[in-house]
Amino acid sequence: MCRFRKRDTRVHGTNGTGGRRRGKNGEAFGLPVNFGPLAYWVGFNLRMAQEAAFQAFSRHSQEIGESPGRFATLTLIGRNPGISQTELSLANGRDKSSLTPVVEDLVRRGLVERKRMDNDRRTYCLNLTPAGKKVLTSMTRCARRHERNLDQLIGERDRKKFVRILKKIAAEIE
Amino acid sequence: MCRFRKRDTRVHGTNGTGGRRRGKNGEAFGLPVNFGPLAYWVGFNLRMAQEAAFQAFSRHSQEIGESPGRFATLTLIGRNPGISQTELSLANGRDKSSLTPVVEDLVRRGLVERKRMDNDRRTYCLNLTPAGKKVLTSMTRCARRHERNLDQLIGERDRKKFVRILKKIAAEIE
DNA sequence: GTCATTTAGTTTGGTGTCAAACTATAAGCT
DNA sequence: AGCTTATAGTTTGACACCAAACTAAATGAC
Repeated sequence: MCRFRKRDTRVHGTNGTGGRRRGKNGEAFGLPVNFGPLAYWVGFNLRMAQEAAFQAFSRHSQEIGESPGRFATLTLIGRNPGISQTELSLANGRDKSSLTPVVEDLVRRGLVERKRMDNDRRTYCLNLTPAGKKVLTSMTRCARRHERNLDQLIGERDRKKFVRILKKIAAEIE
Repeated sequence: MCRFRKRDTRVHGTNGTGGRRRGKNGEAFGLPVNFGPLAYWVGFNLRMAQEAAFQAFSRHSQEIGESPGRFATLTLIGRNPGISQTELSLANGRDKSSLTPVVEDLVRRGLVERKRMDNDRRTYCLNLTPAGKKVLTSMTRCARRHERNLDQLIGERDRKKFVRILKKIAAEIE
């Protein structure tokens, strides 16, 4: 049974079955959450940071109505004209099947053009349209603001090393 | 049109419309993918690293048949007996609605017990059952192996700073 | 040439997630 | 007390993702 009551301000309680003290609004009170080993483990903190950065980017890029995932896709197409969907999905770290609806949408909206290769009718060639380039430019501006925020948080000095470690994890974990 | 052909070994080509050279198996060849600004931006690398670590953890924890998400949940309940679902979802960085099916499953499988609070019939109290504690112990062993891998990659020296930066991003990004 | 194998992309099915609407309890106000 | 507002958790609908099965095209072996 949970014996502890809200508003209980006693410091010691007969709390034999694991109740938690709470503030008057029910939020944690007196007992901050104990993260145990999660507090210093890389995996958990990686997830929390990624989630937070993702949310922040979403808020930023909302003004131009593009999701964060689309940004990497457009950038990669812009930087690698004629890239195939498989190459793209690999570079982007997503399964190729996830890319199908994304590319379809980008094509439908006139940001990307998709052609079959001359000599391999299975493969697509992806390229940005002029409209796609324009959208990418404005997204990039937006992303730069976001990155500047992160820079300020991390500090110019540590950033390089930080990114190097991230890359190492992405590349070398087995 | 995509003019470039497979097996084309010319170094210069009349490649006006953005084709890409390919190897005989269609994989990128000669032209490694250009990541543009993504190469050094924090957000993108954060995502790639997180994804890779997640996959690695999944492979590791497969042997005991628990998904990575469940691990943090069980740890947090174990470390905070009587925690409520809202506190838990907050600490775990997930929406409370995502927690409903997870907790249901853990209860159904006898790993977690869930009781209403005495004095607030809305709130649940979560606690590990003995079986839950046992599973958590074996998951923790498994996660420690995973963490040791990451440690080796990052190096004991940089790890502390690395985690500090991750925490900072999670906490302070606006 | 024919057949087996490989490859590029799509389809399908299942999972995990969020956000918004909802239910029930609780707290605050008069 | 009665009414309003806030809170804990669930439900629902949408979406992103993956993995496996699938289709069409290309390659390789014979």
